Amino acid sequence: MDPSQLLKGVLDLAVLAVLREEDGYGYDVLRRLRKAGLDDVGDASVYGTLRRLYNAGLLTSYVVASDEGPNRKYYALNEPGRQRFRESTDTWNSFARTMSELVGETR
Amino acid sequence: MDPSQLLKGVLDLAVLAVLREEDGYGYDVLRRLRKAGLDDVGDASVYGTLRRLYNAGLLTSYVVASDEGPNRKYYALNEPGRQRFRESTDTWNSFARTMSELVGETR
DNA sequence: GCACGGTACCACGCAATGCACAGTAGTGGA
DNA sequence: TCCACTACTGTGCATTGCGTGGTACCGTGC
Repeated sequence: MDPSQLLKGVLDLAVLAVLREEDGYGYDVLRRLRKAGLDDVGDASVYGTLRRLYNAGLLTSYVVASDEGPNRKYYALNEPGRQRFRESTDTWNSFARTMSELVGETR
Repeated sequence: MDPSQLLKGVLDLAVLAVLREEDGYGYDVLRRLRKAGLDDVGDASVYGTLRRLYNAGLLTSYVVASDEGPNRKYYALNEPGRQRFRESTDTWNSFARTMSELVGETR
């Protein structure tokens, strides 16, 4: 099974999850996701997802200068974003439970 | 979150899971998946997935006449299919655990 | 000074896949 | 006769993750 397909529709949730605790910029979100275990996430996927969530009105954004490189575009969850996070988490948990039962959970 | 996107790459596993226990034909697999909790699976998705798995050499197929309607095309797991099921299950479990930790498991 | 690697972001186009929709066809009941 | 249910197929679309390449800034080592 190609792990990249598993991310479909879940990367949104993953990004919201890491932003939920602390604002972050693209490159940072990428690192945090990989550290969390999503080793194969592509950078373009993360930037794309951030833009998508921003355009959907779930994130706010502000630019901060850095002395270690180019400017950083920070993203932060707003209220709709937090709500979406809660909803998506519920959807995910329910879906994951269904799938685990289907394949026969052996935990 | 659109639940349909969650199925991406997982429908294969779900179909393998229901066929693992008993051979089935498309319409039947569809009903079994919906009964298992995947309420929104489209019929075309299931037929398409069955064809894809068959073309990938993971399923065998045979036709059986029915007295309640048209002929039924049964599918069955073969050895590669069973192996794929085991691999995909591992991938899924690992992925699901990672995601659950990310969103903060509240079980 | 300059090449190089790490940081940071973006645009373009592709590929996979679930789905809607339409079509074909058999069976049986109102 | 019409309709609902069963059963399968084909076409085309939308979403979305990713590969690739490009821009640009910074510090280090030569």
